[in-house]
Formats: sequence, structure tokens, C-alpha cells
Amino acid sequence: MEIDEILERFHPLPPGSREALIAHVSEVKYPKGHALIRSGRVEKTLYFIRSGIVRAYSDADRGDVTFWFGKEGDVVISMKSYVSGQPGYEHVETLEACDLYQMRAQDLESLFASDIHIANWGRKLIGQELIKTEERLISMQFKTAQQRYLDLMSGTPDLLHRVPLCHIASYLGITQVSLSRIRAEIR
Amino acid sequence: MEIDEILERFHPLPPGSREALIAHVSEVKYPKGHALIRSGRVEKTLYFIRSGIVRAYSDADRGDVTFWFGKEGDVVISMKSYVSGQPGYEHVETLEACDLYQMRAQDLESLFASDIHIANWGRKLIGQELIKTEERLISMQFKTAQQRYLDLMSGTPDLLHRVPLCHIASYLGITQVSLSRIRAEIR
DNA sequence: CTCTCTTTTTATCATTTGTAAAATTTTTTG
DNA sequence: CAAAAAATTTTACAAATGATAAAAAGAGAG
Repeated sequence: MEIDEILERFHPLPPGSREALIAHVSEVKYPKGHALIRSGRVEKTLYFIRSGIVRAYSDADRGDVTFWFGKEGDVVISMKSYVSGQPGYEHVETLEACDLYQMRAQDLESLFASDIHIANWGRKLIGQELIKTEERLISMQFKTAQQRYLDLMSGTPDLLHRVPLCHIASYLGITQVSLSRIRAEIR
Repeated sequence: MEIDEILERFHPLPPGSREALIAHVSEVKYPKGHALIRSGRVEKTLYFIRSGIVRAYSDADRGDVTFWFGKEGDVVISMKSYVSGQPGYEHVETLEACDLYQMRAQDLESLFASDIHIANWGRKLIGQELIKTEERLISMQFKTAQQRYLDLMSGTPDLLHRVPLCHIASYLGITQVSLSRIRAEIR
């Protein structure tokens, strides 16, 4: 997916603003398993995914918890760093070889301060992430693990073939064993 | 809490912008049990809570699911309406008599389009909500119900005295009976 | 205070999910 | 292809949670 198309996904931008944004974007490629964002840091870079899959996870007592998958067209930022300027709690790693558009957070911050269209574009971007997160929270609260798995299957079926099941299970809030049981029932 | 203080909670605003915002704000009081936001509508109003408690919930097969509590200083909006302009999935009702600051969504939208400081203020506001939602999602994914209850007790202890346990249970993603068991264990 | 209504707790049993370990399948590597 | 490593599934048992019904406690009205 080209950068123009990605930027437009969140909110339309007048040509001048879009060009101003793109002027600060460069392309990078990383192999599978590369750490894009590490917890405990104030992240200075954000990414747009041109191709590939990444996962965001957080440390927990019993291993790590995957709480987000990013794919083609998605933005990768440490929300905590980005919003509060404080060290984030999230790691992000590539699950496949990834082709990314890269941008310095500081550059984006400057654009927010000087270009009202970009500021509103950024507002919409965060808003859309918020809705997705809220919907996921609600589904965690009142749907069974099986329903959540079926939702995932119908919503983003490709994920199941591209991501190890241990991460899928974590994302669904269950153990790998429990996921395996659910898959067996469905078959 | 006064409106000035509430607005500053999210991001500092230059005096002119703050006044522009406040100029569109009026005060309203509602009794306990009043519906501030209804699902299936594009909401035209947003609120800041001067005093009182509200809850946001969504319809589900087995009754409603409380996914957010708002108290003094919080913003009440239908995120779905606000971000996407589409009918929202959330209801919001007062759990106590509430004193609110009220604003038309359309007025705020105009301010976003004309005042870059307000646009960035709105961006920060949404960002902070996003972080809170994301942290809650992570805690739903990997903490036990008992841990989530203890977190709630230490984080916002007043909530437990002001809100019926059925809503607390729903918020924690468990049944009222299960919450009662957890409370008994702790005692 | 007493009655009624609501909220909360308790008890029972069925179901789901977690833990740990082993078995199986798939993928990677030489 | 064969061996090794990784990923996935299966099994058995324990713990947590849900559903339902009933009892107890608390709140409000007359």
C-alpha cells in the first residue's frame, strides 16, 4: 500500500498538507523478529505499514500479552509515548519481513503545531484507534472466547495463517490450550 | 470542578482558545437515571462532568455491559458518533444526580476546524482516553477477575460506594455472583 | 417501626478455562 | 532425506466462573 493511500485512510488531507507529511517520511525494511518499539522508552519514531504484519505486546507475569496486530495500512506508534511523552509499556515486533514508512515523532509533532489539517488528521487517526480498542474491550467483556475466535476468523481470516497461534490465543485473552480446544470443536 | 480546570486536564490551552471553548459551554443538571447518550443515534451533544457519576454501557444478549465509568472532570461523548459520524453503540446514563457542562458537538467541530490549539487539545483528549482503554483491555486479557477488582479498589475506591455492584461486576467482565464470591474471599 | 422492593450474599451444580506434561505435527536446518 | 527444533494438539486434573434459585441484608415509603 502506498503512503498516499495510507494517509487518506484516516481522514482526507489537502494536497499541501499531505505533501508536508510525506516530505518527512522515508522507507525502511526489517526482517521478521525485529523490534520496532521497546517498552520503557520514549519512542522517537512511528511507522506506517506498507506490507507485513506486526504485533504489539506488553509484559506480564505469565509471559507477554499480545493486544494488537498491525497489518498493511496501519500505524505503529507507542500510544503511551506519543500521547503522554512518558516511557511506553508496549513492545512492537515484526512477525514477517516488513516494508515500512518511517517518520520521526518530533517531526509529526511540529506538523501538528503548525498545520491545522494535519492536527485534525491526527485527531481522527487516534479516534479510529480508540473505537477499535473500545469495541475489542467490549467483546472481551461479554463474548465467549469461542465467539471472539469466530469473529477474528470472519474479520481477518488471513491473520490466522500468518501469525503463530500462541499470539492469537494471547490476543483472545486465553491460553494456547484453550484455543486449541476451541479449534477442535469447530472442526 | 470548574470548567477551566476540566479543560486543562487534557492539554494546556492559550487563553483565547479556552475562552472560545467556554463560550459554547452551558451548564445542565440531571437527576439520577437520566439518559445522556442513547445508542443508534448520531449524538449532537457532549458533556464534561462537573459533579456526579455516569456509566457507559452497550447492549448485549445477556443484558447490558458497562464498559466505562465517568466521574468529576471526565468527558462524556459517544466516541463512535464523534469520530465516525455514525450512530453509536453506547448508552450513557447518570448514576447520581449530575451537574454537567454541555456543548454541541457541531460547535466543537467548528472550533477544531478553525483553531489549531483546540484541534490539538482534542487530539490529546482522545489520546488519553485511548491509553486508558488500552490499559483496561490489557488488564482484561491477562489479569484474573480478583486482580481487576483489587485494582479497581485501589484505583478508584469511591466508585465502590457510589455504584451498584451489578454494574461493577459487568465492568469487570464477570457476573454479580462471581463478584460477590471475590468480595467474600477478600474479607 | 413495619412492609415492600431492591441489592447482595450464599449454595448447588454444570461448564469453561488454566496448568502441566506428553504426544503429534509442522517447519527448519544440515 | 534425516535430524533437530518449533509449533500445535491432546490428555488429565485442578481451579475459576457461570447459571439458577433461594436466603439474607439493606434502603425507602408510609
